[in-house]
Amino acid sequence: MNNPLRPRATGRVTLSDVAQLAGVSPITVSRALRGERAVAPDLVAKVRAAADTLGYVPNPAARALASGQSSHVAVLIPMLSNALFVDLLEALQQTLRQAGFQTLIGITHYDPSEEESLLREQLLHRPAGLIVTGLERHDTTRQLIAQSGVPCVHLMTTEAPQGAHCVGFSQMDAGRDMARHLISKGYRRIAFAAAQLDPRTLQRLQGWRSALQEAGLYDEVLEWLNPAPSSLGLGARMFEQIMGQTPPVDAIFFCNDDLAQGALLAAMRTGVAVPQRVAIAGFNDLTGSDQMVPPLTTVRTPRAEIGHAAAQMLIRLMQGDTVPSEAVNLGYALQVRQST
Amino acid sequence: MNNPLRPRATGRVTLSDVAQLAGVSPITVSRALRGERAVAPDLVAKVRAAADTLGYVPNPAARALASGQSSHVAVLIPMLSNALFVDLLEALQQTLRQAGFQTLIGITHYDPSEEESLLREQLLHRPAGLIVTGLERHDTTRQLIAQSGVPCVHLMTTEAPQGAHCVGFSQMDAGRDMARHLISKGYRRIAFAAAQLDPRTLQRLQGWRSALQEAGLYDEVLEWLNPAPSSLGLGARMFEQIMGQTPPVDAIFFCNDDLAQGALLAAMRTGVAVPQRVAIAGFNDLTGSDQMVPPLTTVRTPRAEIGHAAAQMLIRLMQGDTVPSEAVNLGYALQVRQST
DNA sequence: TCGCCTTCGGATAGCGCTATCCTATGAGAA
DNA sequence: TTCTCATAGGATAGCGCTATCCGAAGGCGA
Repeated sequence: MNNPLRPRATGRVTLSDVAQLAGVSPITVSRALRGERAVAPDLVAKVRAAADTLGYVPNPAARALASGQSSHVAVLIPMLSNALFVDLLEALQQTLRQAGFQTLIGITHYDPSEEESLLREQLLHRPAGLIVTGLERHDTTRQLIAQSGVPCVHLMTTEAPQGAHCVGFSQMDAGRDMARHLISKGYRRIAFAAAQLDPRTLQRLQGWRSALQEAGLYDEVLEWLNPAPSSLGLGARMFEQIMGQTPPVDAIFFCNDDLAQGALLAAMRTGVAVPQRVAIAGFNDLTGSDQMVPPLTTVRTPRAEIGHAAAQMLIRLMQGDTVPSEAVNLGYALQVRQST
Repeated sequence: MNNPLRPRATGRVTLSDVAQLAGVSPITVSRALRGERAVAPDLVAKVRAAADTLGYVPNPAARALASGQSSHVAVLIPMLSNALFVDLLEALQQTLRQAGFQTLIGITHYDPSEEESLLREQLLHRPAGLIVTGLERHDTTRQLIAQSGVPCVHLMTTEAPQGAHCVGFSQMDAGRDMARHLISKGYRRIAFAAAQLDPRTLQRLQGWRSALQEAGLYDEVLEWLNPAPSSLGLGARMFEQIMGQTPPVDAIFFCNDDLAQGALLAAMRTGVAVPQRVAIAGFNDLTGSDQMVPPLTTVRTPRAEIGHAAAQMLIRLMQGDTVPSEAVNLGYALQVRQST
């Protein structure tokens, strides 16, 4: 029995209370507040006023149960210890929150199986939207996303296959441009040093390779790929390894700034002059790269912009708008400092 | 009409499906799976088997609506650009996830008003639990927490008032111990440099003050407090300011490692010998502090342990266990390296 | 003027679960 | 034996919202 005079069991203001005060039916309140179907303007105003008077706030659980969709957006990112993803996440969260969505974060640790299990958990909660990093994942994960019907945006990539929504920049172009910069500075034996070896790293590797090949400088002994997680300490160790190589390299392009920062510190510790003896370049322009001695040449990547753009795109998808599925390319900028 | 033969409207397996297969009533399935009330062991087994056969997964929205409580835990932390909170968050999330809780993150940017508005939003979703950082907040925020009745654990502090649940360590003791270490090394004009000025920073300041006072070395001109956000760049600027002071200081205790790292880099840039000309100490033992030149003396704080312990405590509170509200003190460890 | 179609408010019926009350059963006390 | 009471399964009634169907009202062409 829905006796409208009965005090609410939970003590909270419900739709029915608003409806009663506004003198309309509950469904009209629902429609007026959501703007889901045409409601006469004067009724909308009356409903709004009643809702404000009572301090009505919708119950997300009830909404989710009735509509089969929550106000949650699941975000799957590799890790938070790379400042890159922190910036991305903050931007995402800020934009999504303004649109009334809650962000649920899953950290995959670069592990596709972990990603899939996180995704399964998240899908149980019927998120309204999904944001994932990159395009590379298990086939089963891809199928899960497709079958779920949940709108999905892919971050940090522009190489979109059929119908995927992507926001990012071309990792390959960025890798190639940094390599070209080093070549133009006169360096000839330019090493590429990477850790973590996620797909975006490998795309940068491709770019570096193509630039070196077109300049006739490519040599596979210049590739240093370490699957361990990226860190300052690893950067230092890789720097020492690479410097032990003969013939010596005259520049090192690290695939992430933390490696490059570690290398700069190791250079300082061991008395190697940068960039005279060896040039060092990084990627992402993380905090502190401008403070290093010497300041680090790197690639500034538009993390915050990518986060905002991806969130906005997802919001439109969740509203049911059709969004062209072309990749949104937000570019990057070479940040040349004194280390090269 | 709840015709049990009708295919489920949403295509999902529901409690009733399990109940039908197990030959019991839906409520028995609910109880058997939750263990909420005594159910005969053979029935529990039958229900479990039926649930497994059908691949049943509970609908969180329905559960939340019916029980008035979700499986979400809201976590409010100041920021993610400090690696400290990233470690904390990962530990929290890992432990909570294993217990079946989803983590909702709110970033307060050290702003009590922002914290309150985030909290209000989160409380609408009726989280099962709440984790907040520190104890200092608006009175209205404190009341919101108390009135909500949601179990709450406070991170990174041990100075618990009546009945609050805390996990952390004594910031004041840590500050005092680092100051004592510097004094024991023979430094006499020891500056304290802080940014952000959150309550935990100020507790460290208290500890530093008490150590200097007991050694007769305290002088208020040694306090450098900057409300700007902590960063490497700011550390470098503060270092240069402090080094311009006369009479000169012989040691600087920075309240966070990023400031100290920036100072070490600035020292290197300007040719100031560390620790000969000035000793530098930090706090938190963040990534890279061991890689600096010279390696940074700092305080290792048990972030991951605090995260796990806080999550476990909250889980027990959410299960309705009574947990002694004494603060859990996980200590810290002076990490003496070559910068002091 | 009639019929058809569009517009918009409402009644109804769930979404899938749990809180609550009720009842059958059997153990143990009087 | 009778009564009490603890135990455990079930029936019932929502939790607060939205999807869906219905129908009244009004516009408009023929």
